[in-house]
Order: sequence, then C-alpha cells, then structure tokens
Amino acid sequence: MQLSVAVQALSSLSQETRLSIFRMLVTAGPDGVAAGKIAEGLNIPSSTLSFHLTHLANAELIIPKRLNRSIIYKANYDQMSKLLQFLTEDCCRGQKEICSEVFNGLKVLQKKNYDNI
Amino acid sequence: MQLSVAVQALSSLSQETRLSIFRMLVTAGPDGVAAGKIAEGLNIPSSTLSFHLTHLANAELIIPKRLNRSIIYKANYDQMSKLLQFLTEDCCRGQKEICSEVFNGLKVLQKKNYDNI
DNA sequence: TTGATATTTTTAGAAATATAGAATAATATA
DNA sequence: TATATTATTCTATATTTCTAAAAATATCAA
Repeated sequence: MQLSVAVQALSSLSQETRLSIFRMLVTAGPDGVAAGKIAEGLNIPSSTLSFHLTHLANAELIIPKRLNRSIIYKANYDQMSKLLQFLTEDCCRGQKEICSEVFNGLKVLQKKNYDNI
Repeated sequence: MQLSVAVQALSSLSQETRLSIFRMLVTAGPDGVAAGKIAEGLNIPSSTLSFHLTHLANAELIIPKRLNRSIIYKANYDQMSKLLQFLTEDCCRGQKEICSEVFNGLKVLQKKNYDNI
C-alpha cells in the first residue's frame, strides 16, 4: 500500500460518522447493511449519509452493491487488512527494541482473539 | 480507547506530511529526532512543521522533550499500539467468519516480524 | 404509466484545516 | 550582555471538508 492510499483510508476513518459507519459494517459482516438501515441506525439524513458512504467507498474501505431498491454496503476486509499491515510494517522495520511495545500489544490481542477463532 | 480519541489519532495520521513525520520518528526509534532535523529531512518551513508537530503531539502520537536548544520528538509507541488494538478489536468482535481475512493478514505479519524479535 | 420507495447528486453556506511569513520566546555562547 | 541558534506562536490567506435541503435518478409494484 502506498503512502497516499494509506492517507486516503486514514482520512476516511478519521471522522466520527464514517468511523461509526465502518464499525457497523464490520460488525454486520459479509451480509452488509442497506444505506437506509445505516441512516436509521445512526440517525442522520440520507444525503449526509450518502456523502460519507461515497467517501468510504472511494477509499475502498466499503463496497456497495445494489439489491432491488436498496444499496447494500459491506466492509472491505481486504483493504482494512492492508491498512493494518501498512501501519504495522511502517512501525517496525526489523528493529526489535523500537517497536516491541507495539508488537507486544498486538500479540496479546492476537492471542485473545485467536481463542475464539 | 474511545471513539473520539481514535478519530483524533486517525485524523492526525491522515495527512501526508504528518504521516511522513510519524514514520520518520517510528523509524528513528527511542532517540527521537530534533524538529530542525525533521524540517530538513522533509524540506518544509519550520512554522508549517511546528503546526503538524503540535497536531501529532495533541493526539499523543509523538512526545516532545527539550534538549538544550533543540526539541526532540519521539514516537509514542504506546499510543500507536492502542490505536492498532482499537482498530483490530473493532474489526472482529469474536465472529470468526467475518474478520478472518483481516486476522490472517495480521497473523502472517506477526509471524514475519516475530522471526526478528 | 403512475406512484411509492430508496438512494444519490447537486448545491451553497458554514466550519475546520493547511500554509508560510513575521514576530516572539527560550537557550547557548562569546 | 549582545548575538546566534532553534523552535514556537501569531496572523492572514487559501483550501478542503461537512452538512443537509432540494432536485434528480433508479427500481419496483399496481
């Protein structure tokens, strides 16, 4: 992932409404959520929502798909993964002393989550 | 980490100059880099740099410390770790099917980095 | 084809952010 | 103390982003 792409993704996630939308979609899983349901859940006007959905979709963090009259949005887990990898790779360039804190934190988190997986 | 704190951190990283500064400091490690050296390395005016350094410091992603006439900035690995944990936790709430892509990506990355650690 | 539903696009004003020159502050040294 | 060095704060301007009403578009059902 290039710096400019990472900036675009981080920029998209750096707004409360959009981060909330993204969390909702991540939680919802592969089935996604219709735009109308998102608007309802977050209680925002449809045009405001659409602005943020477009923003997230441009950053390829979410993927739209029309289903009848609705448009279903899903989290793009692949892009999410690449962003996390970019941030982590950027953090530790093979210099163990420097980033051990960060990696220790992630290790715990991995372990915790892997118990359910 | 609270949503608003995560937004502030993501917001701070979502700008090319600031992400570049942060990467430089992460790479530099615990010794940090003086403001002047950062300005030199990125070739930006000192007042512009100072604006961005303040932004990153407010988000607690970097930590300033005066050393004689210079101010040395260091990456705050603890905050970085918390942000990564927040993003990862938010991604997978114990539902394995949903976030396996993300976790597989991180697992590979973990393994790769753990070889050096 | 008419009407209802779901969503986006357009638009414009308000708010937030970025840039960089000039002035200011803190520190060090002769 | 006077001067140089390092960096920040102040300021004005330019740019970007956010919000939401209004209009437009797409789909479906009767």
